[in-house]
Amino acid sequence: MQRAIALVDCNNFYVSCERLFRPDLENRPLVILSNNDGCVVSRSQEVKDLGVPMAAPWFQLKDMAKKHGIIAFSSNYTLYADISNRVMQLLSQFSPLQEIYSIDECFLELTGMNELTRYARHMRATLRQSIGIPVCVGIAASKTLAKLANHVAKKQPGYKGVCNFNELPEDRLDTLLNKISVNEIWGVGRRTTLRLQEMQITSALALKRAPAKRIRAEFGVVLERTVAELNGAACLELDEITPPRSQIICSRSFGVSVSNLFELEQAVIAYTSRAAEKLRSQHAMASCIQVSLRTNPHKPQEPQYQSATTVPLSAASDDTRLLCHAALGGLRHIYRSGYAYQKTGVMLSGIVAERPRTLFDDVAAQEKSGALMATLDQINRRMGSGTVRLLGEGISKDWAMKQRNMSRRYTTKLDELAVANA
DNA sequence: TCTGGGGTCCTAGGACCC
DNA sequence: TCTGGGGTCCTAGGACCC
Repeated sequence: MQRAIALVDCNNFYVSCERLFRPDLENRPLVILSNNDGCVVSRSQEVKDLGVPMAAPWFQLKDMAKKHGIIAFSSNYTLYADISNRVMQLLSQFSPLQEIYSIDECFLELTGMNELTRYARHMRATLRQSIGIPVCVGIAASKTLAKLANHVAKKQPGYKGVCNFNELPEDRLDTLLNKISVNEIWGVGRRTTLRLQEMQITSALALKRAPAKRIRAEFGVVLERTVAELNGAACLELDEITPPRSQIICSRSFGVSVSNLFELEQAVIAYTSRAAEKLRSQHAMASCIQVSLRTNPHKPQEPQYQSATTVPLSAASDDTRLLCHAALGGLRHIYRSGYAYQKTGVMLSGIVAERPRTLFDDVAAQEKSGALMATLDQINRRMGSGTVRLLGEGISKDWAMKQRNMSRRYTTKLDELAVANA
């Protein structure tokens, strides 16, 4: 039986989320910016048509934005995460097996089902009607091909948002693959594209036909698998449950550069608190915490410095206070005065499901810590993130991110609900 | 003025062991 | 003169993804 895997991908996801609550922005050029309003991370079709590339720095686009009336929003991840959950929940009803691959896309196992193209159209229409988010669907015999089918569904209006490679005869599929540049393939990035081009492999079809052994020798097992997948052999299985993270990162650029240790300490405490919260949400403990620090590499005229250090904990823990203590020790170790820092971050690693018991455990203290952290998380979940936090984070937070154009959290905050005017 | 944040996987090389 | 062959574990760095 032929394998059938669908890749469902939301169109311009963040832009579509904003438009749900601002229908007046339909058909208008709209971008969503990264943290600190730095780069463009989501573009409406109108903006793509103007030639604005992904990840373009916003400050370079100001003139163009004025000329064409481009509207910019700061990113509102609370809103996007909530809409994403609704989309994924609805899509899960269309297949016994779903892998949520990212905030805006998922794979669905459809092997053995009939009339897949029609089924996918129905799926698309249901999402549009009940949530309002537009999606495209690609169907094929492997994940890599499903990604390409989705690409075709997005780029070629003739397919009306659904492209099923499995129903195309081999020669028509190859004609399509011949027109797709090799860098559009999942797993082929900038560096690999350049090296493939030197070998005259420039299209998806050329890579499909490349000798697997040679690809293996030149590029390694990952790209060899890609070649097999392009030939319709599914090497990558669907992962239904997301495995617990093996590392948890929280790092952010500052709104303004920071030189003094005191403010860096505030940021490190804030990021460690956030990382510890994520850690507890997956019921895990960390045995190491890494702290990193760097100046702004985009300002080469200023003195540059970057460093990182990993601090092992005496025992794995999920206690914000212990993790902060370790992180601050690391920060003081790598901190040098006289630099304008742009970014700091923490990374939790050595993540284990439960702390191994030792002879020296202070069980009472552990239970107390667990109860305190559980209460903290509960309050912050109910009353909003950051309601209760360590004082060391600081109150004024002069270093915090810039988010000038943030939309409201329409779906998760009572006082930010959409208002209907009679 | 102004350039994201959070992940994964693979590989190479060093240290160490028998 | 001559200097093994594997295996494991760890880390750093590269490449890629969204």
